Amino acid sequence: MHSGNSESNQETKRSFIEEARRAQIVAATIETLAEVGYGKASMAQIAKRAQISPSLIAYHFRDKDELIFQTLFDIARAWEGYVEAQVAAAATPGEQLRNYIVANLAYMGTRPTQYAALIEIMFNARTEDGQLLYRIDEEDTALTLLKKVLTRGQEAGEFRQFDVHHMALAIRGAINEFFGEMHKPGADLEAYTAAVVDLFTRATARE
Amino acid sequence: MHSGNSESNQETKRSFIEEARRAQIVAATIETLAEVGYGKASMAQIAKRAQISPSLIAYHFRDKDELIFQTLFDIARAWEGYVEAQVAAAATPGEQLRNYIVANLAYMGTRPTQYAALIEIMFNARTEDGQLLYRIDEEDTALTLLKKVLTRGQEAGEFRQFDVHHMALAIRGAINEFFGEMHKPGADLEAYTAAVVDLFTRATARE
Amino acid sequence: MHSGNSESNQETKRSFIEEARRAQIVAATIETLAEVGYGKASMAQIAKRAQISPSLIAYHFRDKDELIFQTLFDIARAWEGYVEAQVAAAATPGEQLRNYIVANLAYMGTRPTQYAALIEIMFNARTEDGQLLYRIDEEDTALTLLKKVLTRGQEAGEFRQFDVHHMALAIRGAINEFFGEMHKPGADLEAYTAAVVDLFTRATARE
Amino acid sequence: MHSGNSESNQETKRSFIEEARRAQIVAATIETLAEVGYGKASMAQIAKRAQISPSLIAYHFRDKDELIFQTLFDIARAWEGYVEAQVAAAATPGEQLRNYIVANLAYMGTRPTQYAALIEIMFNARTEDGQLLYRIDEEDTALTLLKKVLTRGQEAGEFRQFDVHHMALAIRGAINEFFGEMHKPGADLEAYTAAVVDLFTRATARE
DNA sequence: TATGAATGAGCTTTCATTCAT
DNA sequence: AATGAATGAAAGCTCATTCAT
Repeated sequence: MHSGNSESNQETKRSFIEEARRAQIVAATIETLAEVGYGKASMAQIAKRAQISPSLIAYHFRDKDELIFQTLFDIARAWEGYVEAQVAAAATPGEQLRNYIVANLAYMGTRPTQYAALIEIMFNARTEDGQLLYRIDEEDTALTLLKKVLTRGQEAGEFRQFDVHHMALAIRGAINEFFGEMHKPGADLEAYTAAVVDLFTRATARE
Repeated sequence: MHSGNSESNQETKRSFIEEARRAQIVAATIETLAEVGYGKASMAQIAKRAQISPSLIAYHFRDKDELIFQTLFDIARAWEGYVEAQVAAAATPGEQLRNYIVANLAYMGTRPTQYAALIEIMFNARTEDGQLLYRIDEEDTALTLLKKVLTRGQEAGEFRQFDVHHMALAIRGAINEFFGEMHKPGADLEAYTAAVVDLFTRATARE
Repeated sequence: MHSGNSESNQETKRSFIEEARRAQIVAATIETLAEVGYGKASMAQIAKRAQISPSLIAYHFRDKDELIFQTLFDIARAWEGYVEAQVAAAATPGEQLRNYIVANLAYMGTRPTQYAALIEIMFNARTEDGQLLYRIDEEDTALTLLKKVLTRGQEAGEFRQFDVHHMALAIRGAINEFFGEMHKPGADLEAYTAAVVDLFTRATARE
Repeated sequence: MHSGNSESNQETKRSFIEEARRAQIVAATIETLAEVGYGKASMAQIAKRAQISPSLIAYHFRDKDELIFQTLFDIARAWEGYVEAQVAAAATPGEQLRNYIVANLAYMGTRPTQYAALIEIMFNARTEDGQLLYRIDEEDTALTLLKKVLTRGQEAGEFRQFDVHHMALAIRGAINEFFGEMHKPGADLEAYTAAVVDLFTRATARE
């Protein structure tokens, strides 16, 4: 993976048609990743789903790394936008925590394809030095947001004292774990959401 | 992936030297998976790490699928063996839950290479019909064990009433989430372990 | 071997340049088969003779089976076209039989490379279930044509009564047998042609 | 293929057990060739059918070429022995010709596996300089025998004058052609034998 | 802007053969 | 006499990428 951010590094403004093509290709990439997995998501497969020639991808993206990175970036932005809006709609930290969990799981249930593509990239794409993305020492926006909610709750005296970073990780883990479960017969997203909300409400409650 | 279990399907007894080679190759596979990831873990890469010829792998394993499956099998068996022993050493459900969490995170900290290889296989290997392993509708031994502990705790009146399956998933998620974190500077396994134990002790406590 | 007919199965029209390349590759395949035999006629060998990269063959043909089938198809079509024209040029069944034999042997003498390639494919290529091509229960065009000539000769009273299928097989056998002979020093195509024509003229003559 | 004759070139007498093993391996080779064809008749496949280790073949035969040559030699010798005996049993050249045809086709019908193996070797095995076996300028015993019969028939005034070599080739071609036919449903070996005998009786008859 | 043509690197797998036991 | 262990070469095939049009 190249390290640059495709938004900040771009040298020239992109035309409307160029942006449209890029978006189309990113959409096809998401679809392909979810369908066949990272290992078999070849340029040819992506191009087939976008109904374009493989070399058109090469024309719009420097290389496969840039395409993958752009895809990751687009998915993450949309995701975070949704979650942030839901959290912002709540008044108290307790309600914000609830909304955070609900929003994440709802989004997972609504956009399983995007989530699957995200997983594929996170667990496979590597930086040039072989470093996996999920191991990079940079906190994603969504975790930062969650930590803010927890800190605010503690400051407001609504939550007990606990290590905010660790609690945030545990919440995220509980949310993410449901992705594998979701595809199994009998899985119940709403019940799981309720269970997780209840669980962390108890775990964060003032004693 | 072939569906067979390498233990039950084997047609002939394997010689001592054969078993030693297989173990060596599996070890090299784990190392390779952790180092370069599933996509680049080619026979050639594995052979290089084992310091043997690539065709010797073909000699000892029918195909790459068998090698990957054997690797998964070996990792899972060792893992489960350790966790089960730790849980069995505890008396009450509460202590068993604590030991389960502690054992899992301790093992993760002690054998990060094995854990990384496990992740690589789980998130990339697919059955012949393209199904991902972690989505297969079969519960792994470790989750089953955790659910037993939780159920016993409820029956003993030590835990409150909650959906056992969902609570188990959340616990597993909280544990697994630490794997990415672990590699970042400043990560504190013991503190996270304590936090998770505390968290789920509160979440499962009788009201 | 795939079962499909490369003419009828093609999904898209092929460009001029594509057709030219395919023809070039088929020509190189014929050359290679004649020179080194089916077993050693690898993609690399064929590519070397076509002076292109081996992967260009993969670009123009789905797999080796398609290439071999196309080669067989092209050879057979050219062959049959020539023989049919020569037979059609004769008036009586007797002359048609003579022309059939003459045309076949003349073609063999003129295009020994194509004939050799045909032999290599017929005696080596197999369908997916392992069936050899020359054992498949389908009569080739050339044998059907010969049987028509013989039947017409009997109906016209020019030939005696005999089993048409068996007589046709014997004629074909006599023709084909010369291929091995042809390469030996002292072989005389014209004399053999005359001998075979004479032989079967006598064998089919009204008593 | 090495050029030497394994009988004349042998450096040491072979023990009884050695001969038995060689015969067993040759038998397995015939079976394998008939079943899977020359291209897939690997040492491993042959060894599997002989129920021995592949390296035992290497122990008894210098290399694959020697094995193939020995197999060809054994098949040819058995074949020729049978045909010669049948021809010797006839009194007149006419009866000898009939017996030659009958014996060949009968043997083909009785030992289709041996015949298939013979075909596989003849059309695939090559000398070191790439020369195909059936193109080598050496007449096989069976053709020589046939030519003797024909010559004797002409000398005895029983056959008309014709080119003996060419007539012999035509007869052989007619016989060999039936091998492909034989495997098709409805094939009638006896009827074909009668047809060929009749055909060449007429073709060789004094005018 | 878009594509088809072309390539080299790398993949898994098969194979004849060698060697120590 | 017989075998299992091991290897290098070569096979067919996939892929990201480049280039001329």
